Amino acid sequence: MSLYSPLEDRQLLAVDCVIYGFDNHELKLLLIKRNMEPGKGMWSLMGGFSKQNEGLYQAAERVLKQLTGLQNVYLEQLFAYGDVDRDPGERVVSVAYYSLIKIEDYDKDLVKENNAHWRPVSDIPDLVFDHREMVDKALKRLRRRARIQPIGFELLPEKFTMPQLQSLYEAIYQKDLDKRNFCKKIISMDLLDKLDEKDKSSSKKGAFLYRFNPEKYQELVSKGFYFSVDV
Amino acid sequence: MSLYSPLEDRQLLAVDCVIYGFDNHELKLLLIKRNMEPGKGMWSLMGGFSKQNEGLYQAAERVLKQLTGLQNVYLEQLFAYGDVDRDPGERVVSVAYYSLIKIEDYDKDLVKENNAHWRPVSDIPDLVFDHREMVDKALKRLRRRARIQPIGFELLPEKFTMPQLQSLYEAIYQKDLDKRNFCKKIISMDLLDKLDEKDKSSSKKGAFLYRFNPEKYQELVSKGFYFSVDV
DNA sequence: TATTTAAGTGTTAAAATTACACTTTAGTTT
DNA sequence: AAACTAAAGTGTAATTTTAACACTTAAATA
Repeated sequence: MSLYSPLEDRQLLAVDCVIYGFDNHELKLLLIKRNMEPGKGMWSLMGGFSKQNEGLYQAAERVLKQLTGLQNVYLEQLFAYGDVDRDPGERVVSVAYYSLIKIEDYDKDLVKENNAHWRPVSDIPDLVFDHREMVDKALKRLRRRARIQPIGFELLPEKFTMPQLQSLYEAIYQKDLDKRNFCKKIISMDLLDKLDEKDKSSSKKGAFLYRFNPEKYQELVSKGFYFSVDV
Repeated sequence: MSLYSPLEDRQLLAVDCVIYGFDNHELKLLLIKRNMEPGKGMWSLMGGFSKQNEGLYQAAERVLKQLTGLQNVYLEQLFAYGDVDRDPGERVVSVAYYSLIKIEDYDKDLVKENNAHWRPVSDIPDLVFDHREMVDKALKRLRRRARIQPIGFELLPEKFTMPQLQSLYEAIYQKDLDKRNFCKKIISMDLLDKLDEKDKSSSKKGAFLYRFNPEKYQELVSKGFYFSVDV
C-alpha cells in the first residue's frame, strides 16, 4: 500500500533521447521515422517509458542502447517536459536526455531495425509532439556546454586531428573560426596528447593526430582550471 | 483506456521548490521543518505531487504559491531526480524547480503555517532524501545564470541601490567585488533606469535608486547583446 | 562647525582576444 | 624529375577587456 497518494495521481513517465553525431562536416541527429502510433509516419526522437524499478538515467541509457547499441557514452539530462497536452495520446511526462556519440560506433543493424536516420541539425524535419522543442533546447545546451566543457571530444574518434576538432566547433556554432587562434587556444590548455601519427585521409601532407587526455583535464580542474574555447 | 502502457508503469511524480531570497546581506533558502512523515522533524524543500490534469510547471507554481502566496515570480526547472530509491517511502520521481523571490513579498502567515524558515545558503541543515543535491545544483545553476542573465533583479526590490546590487552579487558568489569596476560594468550595459530618489536606510548620504528596465534589455538582446557581470 | 560613514568616481597596467598571410609537406600531374 | 596542388602548420601586432587601485562628496549627527 502507498504511503502517499491515490492511484489516479500516478502518471506515465517517458524518456526521449536527442542523439548527436558528427560526420566531419555536419552535426547530425539520429531520428526515427515512426512506424507506430501515435504519430505514425512522422519523425521523432527515440524514446521509451520509464519503468518503476529503474532510475530515469537508466531508462535513458536503455533507450539509447536500444537504438544504437552504445553504452557508457556521454548522456545528460536535458529537461522534463510536462505540459498536460504535450502528447495527444494521453498525459505523459517526458524527460529528455541528450547524448554525444562517435558516429562510427553505433550499431547499424539496430538503427535500421528502428527505422532511424541521421539528419543534419540544419535540416530537421517536422517532429511529433514537442520533440522539436527538445531538439532546439538540446542544441542550445550543447552550444553552451561545448565552449566551457571538454565534451566535443565525445563526438570525435579517439584520435583526431586539429582541423577535425576545429571543424566540429564550426559545425556546432555555425561559424568559421581562425585556425591559428583556435589551435593556439586548444594547445595552450594542454589537454591533448599529440601523437606521432598522421591522418592522411583529407590531405596529401597529412595532419597530426591528437588524443584528449581526461587525466590531465581532471588534474587541471582540481587546480581551478576552466576549459574554454572562443567561438 | 490507455493507448500506451499498463498501470504498473505509472509513477508518482512530485515537484520540489528551491526558493531563494536575499535580505541585503545573505542569500537564503526557504526550508520546511517537516511535521509529516516521511522525514518528520527533518528539514526539506517545499514540495507536492504533480496532478494528472496539471502541467509540471503549473504544479511548481502551485507549490510555490502554497508556501509563499506568490505567483508570477521567477521559476525555472532545475532537474528531474529519478533514482529508484531516492525516496525511502516509495518510488517517486521529483522534478526540482528553483525560484527567485523578493524577500519582502512573501506571505508570512503561510510560511508560519507551513513551518518554513529562511536559512542562509552558507548554513543549510541536513535535508531529507536528495534535497541537498537539489540545493547544491540550484546554487550552481544560480551562479552560472546570474552572471550571464539579468535574473539577480528578481531577488531585489523593484527599486534598489548600486551597493545593494553589488552586495547581492557578492552574496551569490561569496566574493568581494570592486565597487568601481562593478558599477562601471553595470552602468555600461545601460539596462537600469537611474531614479531621482535616494535610499537613505544605509547611509547618511543616501544612495541613488535604480530600476531594471526589461524593455531596454529585450531591445538590446534583439540586437545581439549578451548580459554579463564579472565576478 | 567638526566628525563620521557610506556613496560615488577615473586612470593605468596587464591579460585576453582578434585580425591577419606566408611557408611547409607530400602526393599528383606533366 | 620538375612543377603543381591542396591542406596543414605557424607568429606577431593591434585592440579590447579586465583588474587593480585611493581619494572626494554628501549629509546626518555630535
